[in-house]
Formats: sequence, structure tokens, C-alpha cells
Amino acid sequence: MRPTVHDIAAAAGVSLATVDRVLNQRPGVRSVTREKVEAAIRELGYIRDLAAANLAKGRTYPLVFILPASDNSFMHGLNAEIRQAIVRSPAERTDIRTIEVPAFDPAALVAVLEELSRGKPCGIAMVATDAPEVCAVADRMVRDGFPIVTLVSDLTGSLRHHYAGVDNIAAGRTAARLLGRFLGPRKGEIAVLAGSMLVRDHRERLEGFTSVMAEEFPGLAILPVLEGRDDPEVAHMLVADALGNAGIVGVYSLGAGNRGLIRALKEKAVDRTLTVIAHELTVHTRAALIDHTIDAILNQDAGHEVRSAIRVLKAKADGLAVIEAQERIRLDIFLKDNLP
Amino acid sequence: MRPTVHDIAAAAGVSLATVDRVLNQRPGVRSVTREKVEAAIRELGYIRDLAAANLAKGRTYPLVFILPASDNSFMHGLNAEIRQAIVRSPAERTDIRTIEVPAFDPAALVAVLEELSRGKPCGIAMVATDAPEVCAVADRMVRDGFPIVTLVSDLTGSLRHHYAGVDNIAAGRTAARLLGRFLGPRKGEIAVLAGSMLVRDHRERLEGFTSVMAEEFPGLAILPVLEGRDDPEVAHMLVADALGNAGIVGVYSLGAGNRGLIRALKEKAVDRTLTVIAHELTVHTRAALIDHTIDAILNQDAGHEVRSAIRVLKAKADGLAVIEAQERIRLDIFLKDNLP
DNA sequence: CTGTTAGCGCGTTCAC
DNA sequence: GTGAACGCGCTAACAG
Repeated sequence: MRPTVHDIAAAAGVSLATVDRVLNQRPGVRSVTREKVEAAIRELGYIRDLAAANLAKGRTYPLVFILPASDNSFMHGLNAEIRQAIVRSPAERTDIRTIEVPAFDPAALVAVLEELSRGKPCGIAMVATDAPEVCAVADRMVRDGFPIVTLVSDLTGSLRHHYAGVDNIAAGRTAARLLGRFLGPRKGEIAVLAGSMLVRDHRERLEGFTSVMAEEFPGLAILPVLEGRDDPEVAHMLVADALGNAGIVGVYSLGAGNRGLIRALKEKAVDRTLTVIAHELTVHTRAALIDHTIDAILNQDAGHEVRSAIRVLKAKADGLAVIEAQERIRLDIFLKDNLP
Repeated sequence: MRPTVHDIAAAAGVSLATVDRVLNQRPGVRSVTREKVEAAIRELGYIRDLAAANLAKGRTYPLVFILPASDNSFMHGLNAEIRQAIVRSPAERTDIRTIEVPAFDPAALVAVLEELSRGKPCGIAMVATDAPEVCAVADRMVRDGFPIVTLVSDLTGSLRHHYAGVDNIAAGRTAARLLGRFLGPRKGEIAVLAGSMLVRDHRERLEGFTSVMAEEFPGLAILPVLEGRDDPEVAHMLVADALGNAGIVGVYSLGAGNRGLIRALKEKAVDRTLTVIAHELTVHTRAALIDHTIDAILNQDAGHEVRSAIRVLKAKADGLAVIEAQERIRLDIFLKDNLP
């Protein structure tokens, strides 16, 4: 049988209350007594039963998710996953709330964080807008003891406890190798469609992509990046225009707004053999993968990201370790054969 | 505040014990009383607190993992993941034991299952050898109420509650498309190295592979399958021998024992440009991917499989639902750029 | 500073 | 058939 608080109380010759004070690092214990108790804990190999403790405390984990108010499939999916997590809340003792902030607006995000730092959430997960002022507030909150996790997009050089998202440089590199290998000996130009170079994930994907292209596929030239603002209409216009260039043999779409890309491809490239790699599995990209308009999709699993953020925030709130491998968000590569 | 057993007892005008009998479907309650209680449960939206119940019962989940005694990196990794799970046992209330059986030996597996069915494990996870007699025992045990999960390799047409492994047909298809696309316009022959056609995962990978090859890459011909029994030595011999054929342009290794494959490739194919796809990320395949001996690795995350099997077995033991998306084992595709 | 006591939500004897 | 009472491992008043 596992030792309990009673056992260490007996072994240390003190009462339950004292053991509890030591366990929860509360004041009001002489250091001599404290050390007796700690010795007993070590000798008996005591492991605290978190479930019992939470039961006694009636504990719940108040968590806040801060999301950009963006109207694209990926964000809708992320929202849906959070709603699923809310459904599971009773069983997981979580109490989850979401807050929407204008996208790409550091000031708005900072305001929300300031507000939250006056409250008592035991954990915050946010899709970060990567700006110094956001980083500053986040760091201050971390120092004040708030567990903070970035979601999908990270905060450069911040103290956040964890990042629940994919390695975007690796994603860009992978896209480049896939495109290069699929094209084989063909030479030509590559069009790149991004959302905005103001977002860190997009910048990183581009960085990874261009470096592998330069190193390993010198026969392929990258055209100036098209910034579609993650908007299907803008993307459509830009891509349709670019496809006038007959030298293009491949396309890498590293942001959202793929509906516009797909439409442009179907209109303009019926007679061409273009190799296309895009990000995020949505109903649109899935259909395009199946009908061969897109050759491969790189994806991040929003469900995994949300569940991971919750596990990590709970663990941090309890001062516990996480299973690192379980919290690593994979870069999913989908061909038409391994779709979920 | 969430309703508790006290609330429904009060609402139904009965005592706690009666509520408990109804909740745990135990006899000794008149049907009138039972229905009163059930009505109260529904009306108050009662959700039982599993943690409190387990605390009261002092419950643990005795789980058994049955693994083949194979000496390859993948099985070593799987073992290591189970040991990690054993370390977490106190926190997860699990009590995990592993049993090794000779590989590819249905009779031995059946004997172990028979033995277990006389015991009281609340869940069994096994790397199944796909044979009718195994299926028969497993089905009987499922009917007797044992939660059973297959791990890595499934049991055709059985009643097992869940399969914690990748879709191997999809894996084979993905390998074929990757190989076909990487080879581009090149024509030639493809060598296939398997472990044994007695295990379902290998048969399925081959099936998926050959079908996509036939449908979409008619310029590539598949040579007769080499059965390396997942043994590095045997694999080395077979592959070294096969590479005497100068028409080979690609290799698909769908089993384990890749150390032998890699050695043969380095010895015999230094001067050739072979495209190679292999399964399972190990120290050996990882190194080979980095030095370009292998072009892509398809992988199943053993850690995910073990954690998933445990979650599912616990849920089944409690009659609870699982988060389907979380328990889906992805087919990981690794290029040298997205290694973990 | 330390100990006593009464729960948290549930399961399980026992009597009735 | 049904209910009262106690205990699971831990925390939180309140005494002392």
C-alpha cells in the first residue's frame, strides 16, 4: 500500500495538519519540524494523491484561451476544439473561458492580458501576436506566477512556459524538400503565397522554405512572395495573376485563404502540371488534395494543440512535469492516401 | 455547484446507499424506487465524480501488455514506452505488467490469453499475431467482459474494443505515392523488404503499396517480396543479394530489421541513386535519413500508441467514451527536415 | 507554532 | 428492500 499522510505523520511524530503545511509549503512550521517531516516523506517514498487533494479542495482549474477574431477555417476549427474541451470540463475539473481579440493587434492583446493579470485564472493560453509589448506583459505575468502557454504562434524570446504549436521553420523546410523532390529534374519558378510577413509563423515557414530551396534545389527559383492577407479573394487575384508566368512549375501556400488559391489553380492551370503544397487541412484543401489540385498538405492538429495546452497549464498550476513527447505538436504531412 | 449523490438522494427521497445501488446497477432495489432515483439523476443532470469514486474504492487498473519477444529497435522502443507508463502508474492508478511471447507464434499467444482469462486484469493490450485461433480466444474474452485493445498489429474481424496502431493500408499507399513521386519519370524495379506475411500490418502495407503502384505508377515494377523476419542479419543478406539486380531504382522496407537493410545499401549502392522508403524511426533509420541513405521514414509513435492503449482500456473498464481524434494513431512522415 | 476535527464525493459494510 | 455510519487520502477551519 502506498504511504499516506497518516503514515508520514506517525513516522515524523507530528499531526496531519503539520504534514499538510509542509506538503503545501505553507508557513507556520519550525524548520526542525519541517525537516523531520521531509525526512519521513523521503524515507517512506510518499507520493501525494492529487485526485484526493483536488477533491478535498473542491479545486477547479480556471483557464483562459485568447484567440484572434479571424474568420478562416483554421480558427473556426480551433474554436470548435475548445468547445469540445469545455464539454469535457466537468470530468477534467477545468473551467474554460475564451476571449477574442482583434487579429494582429498587439495593443488589444496587451489590454486583455493586463485585465487578466488582475483576476485569478490559473492558466492562460493565447495565439500570440509577436510584438515586444506583448512579450513584456507576458513575461511579467509569468514572473508573477501565471502559467502561460502560446498556441499556434509563439512569442519571440519570451518566458512563456510552453509553446503548443508546430516548428514552423521545419514546416517550411519540409515543404521545400517535398516540392523539390516531387519536381525532380524539372527546372522553373516557384510561386509563394503567404498571409502576411507580419506574423511569425509565416515568416518562419518562408525562412525554412527558402533556405532548403537555395541549398538543395538550385534549379528552382523562388518568385517574390505574394501576400494574400489570408483572404480568399485577394489570394485568388494574386495567384491568377502570377500564373500568367509560364515558367512557374510549383506553388507553396504557407498561410490561410486557400480557397482563393484553389479557385485560381482550377481556372488557370488546367492544362499545366503544377506541383502544389499548402498548409492546413480544411474541407477545401482536402477536396483539392483528392482531386489532385494540391499534391501535399502540411497540417497542425488543432485538437492536439488545445488538449496539450490544457494539460500543460494544469501541470504547471500544480508544479508537475509534463510528458514532453506527448506535448510535441507534430507537423502532419497529408497525401491523398493518409487523410484522416 | 455540481449535484452530488446527496442531492439525488434528497430529491428522490431515498438514502445514499440506494442511490449508489442504482448508480452501480446493483440488485436489491425495487423498480419503482429505481425509477424515482433515475428520474432525479436525469433532472438534476448528475455526473458522477470518477476521481472520488476511485478514491473510495481504492481502485487501480490492472493492465497487461503482451508483446512479441523480437529483438529490434521498434520493439525496444515500445518496451521503453511501457516502462515510462509504469513510472507514471501511481499518478494514473494503473498497475501495468508486460508479458513476452515468441514472435509470429499464434499458439503461444493463445496460451497466454487463456491464462490471463483466468485472472482479473481489467484490460489487455497486445501486439496481435493475426490468426483465427487468437481471434477466437480474444472474442470469447471480450464477451466475458475483458477490455481488449490490439497494439501495432490488428486482429482481422475480431471484437477487440479498439486498435491502437496506424492504418497500414494507408501507410503502404502513402509509401507508394511518395516513392512514385520521388522517382518521377524514372522507370525500373522496386524491391520490397517485409518481416513476415503472417502479420497483418505487413500484409496490409504491402497491399496498399502494390495497389497504388499498379494504379498510378505503371513504369515501376514490384519485385517478389523479401521476407526478412524483422531480423537485421536476414534482411542484410536478402537485400545485398537483391541489389545485384541493376534494374532496381527504389526500395520499400515495410517491416523492422532496418539495420541490415541500411548496411546492405551502404555496401552495395554507393554508386547508385536509389530512392528508399522505410518504416519506423529508430537511431539507425534516423541516421540513414540524415545521410541520405533513406529518403523518407514512415513511423508510428510508440509512445502515443502505449498512452492511447492505456487511456482506452481505462475508459472501457469504466464504461466511458474516448476522444476518438486523440486515439487515432497518425502515420508520421519524416523527411530529414521535420525529425523530432 | 502545532493538533483536532470535520468534511470533499463516493462506496461499503452492517443493521433494520 | 432500505438506511445509517464509517472510511478512502487530503485540506481547512478552528482551537490550543
